[in-house]
Amino acid sequence: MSTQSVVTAIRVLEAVSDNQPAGLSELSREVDVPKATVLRVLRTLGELGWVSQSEAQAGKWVLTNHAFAVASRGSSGSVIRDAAMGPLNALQLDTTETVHLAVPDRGYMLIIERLDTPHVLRAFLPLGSRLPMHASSTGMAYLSAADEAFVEEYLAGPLEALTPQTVVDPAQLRAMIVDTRARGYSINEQGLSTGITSIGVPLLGPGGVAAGSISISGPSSRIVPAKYQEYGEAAAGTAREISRALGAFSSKGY
Amino acid sequence: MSTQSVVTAIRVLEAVSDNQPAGLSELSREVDVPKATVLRVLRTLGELGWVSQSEAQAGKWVLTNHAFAVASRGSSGSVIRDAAMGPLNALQLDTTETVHLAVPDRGYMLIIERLDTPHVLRAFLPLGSRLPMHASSTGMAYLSAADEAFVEEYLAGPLEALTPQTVVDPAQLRAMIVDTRARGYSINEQGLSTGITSIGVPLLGPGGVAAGSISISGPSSRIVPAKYQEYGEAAAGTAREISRALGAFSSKGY
DNA sequence: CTTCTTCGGTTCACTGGATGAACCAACGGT
DNA sequence: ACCGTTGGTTCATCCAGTGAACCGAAGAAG
Repeated sequence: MSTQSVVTAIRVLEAVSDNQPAGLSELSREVDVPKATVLRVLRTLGELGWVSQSEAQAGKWVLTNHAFAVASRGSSGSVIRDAAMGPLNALQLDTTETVHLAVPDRGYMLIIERLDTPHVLRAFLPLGSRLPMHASSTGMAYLSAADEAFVEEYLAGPLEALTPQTVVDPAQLRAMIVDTRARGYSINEQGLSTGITSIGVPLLGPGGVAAGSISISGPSSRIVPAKYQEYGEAAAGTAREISRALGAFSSKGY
Repeated sequence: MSTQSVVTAIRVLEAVSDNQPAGLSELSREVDVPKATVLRVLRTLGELGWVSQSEAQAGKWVLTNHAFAVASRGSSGSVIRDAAMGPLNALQLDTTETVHLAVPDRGYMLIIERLDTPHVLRAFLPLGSRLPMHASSTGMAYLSAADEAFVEEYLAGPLEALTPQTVVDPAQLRAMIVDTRARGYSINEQGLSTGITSIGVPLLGPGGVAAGSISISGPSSRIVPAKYQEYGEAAAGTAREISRALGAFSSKGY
């Protein structure tokens, strides 16, 4: 609409992020903007320290760590992260499975922290991954604590199926949310990725509003139904601890 | 120089990141650009999902998690982070002190990961902090593994003293780098922050080039000289493990 | 209550910065 | 030698970005 050069710049930045060592023509195609413009933007972003030419392959562009610095300094995730790391670490050691910390990002759950299991067979989600809410345990956990309006708006949008097991029916999802509330934790059986099961619990921030969620994930062969309750309760305890640190239960909400 | 609207946009973005809930006038002053322009940029960045109005305080702008998503997906830090988390976790448990993972960012060390000590008295550096290389153990460790040209260039620049104990004399720093190489780990006694001592070790990437560093930090009352060797060797072992995972020692460098 | 200042946000005429088609030279495959 | 690709450059056109001046509202000071 307006400031379209800024739009181009940001889109180029995101394109670089998504295609890592990205070539000029490649980016030009991706963003659908002439090479000349893309190159000029890249140079500008370069001067600002956000991108640079790859040392390994000349002509290829990569994100610098500076982008990470700016982003991590700002995002609301950092305060959650600080409150969560300790308890999360303990949870990982208790369960010996991979645990994730996720916060909402435009209808998706963004993985901002991950502690791995020592097992060789493990769930693997790179940091920065964005998961559809209806297809992840973190997402369903978040929805179970979010306000009704948000949930309805989300369910009204298009719901993609990532695996044959992904639930995309709004009515069914609503029922699952109710179950999650009653149970205290959400369960996702291969709805995100075949062979992976995970258990999620919401985190509450000041005033008790949903702020994010945590999850325990692993191969469906290890995370079997018989363990759901144990893991669910462990995660719920951890979440309560984190939420308290975030000020969810303080008297005035301040 | 060119694409100055992009420059403004990025500067506004960084200003928002630094001043967190930032007001319009405040940002306008900070970036030295008329309010109208700043507002237009903020709206554009808003449409792109990078910033949004704070819910708590109307009119105040904050970074969204989306920025974090883009940045963390891209930066070279992520591959290091993945390789480092496991060993780092073990190091934290062994030493019971706070451990940091840092990567270079324009002459500074950028803290991209932190695992806290359970102790109440602890070193505290928020994620995303940028530390001068000469004033931090991570920085000196990195310099000890960086190539000579980089070191000289860094030492030629202005070196700020953060505490009375900060070493800013290039000759002395050069000597400390040599010591670090011989010893295998760097030592920073209150050079970054009064009362904090830390031990650093460099990480090597493919081809054996310096890629980042790790450190053990804590109050100078706990991290006493008698512990230097123990901690230094523990950290060096961890670093070797991480460097190996990064492919530092693989035959061909590929 | 009246001032005075600051806030977030809006308006609009002007112009210089952004645009993109057309252009290189270089590389790799056939 | 041919072809298609790459990263990168040039430059005339024109519209998007700029910024001074403006507005109403909210505090603070008197």
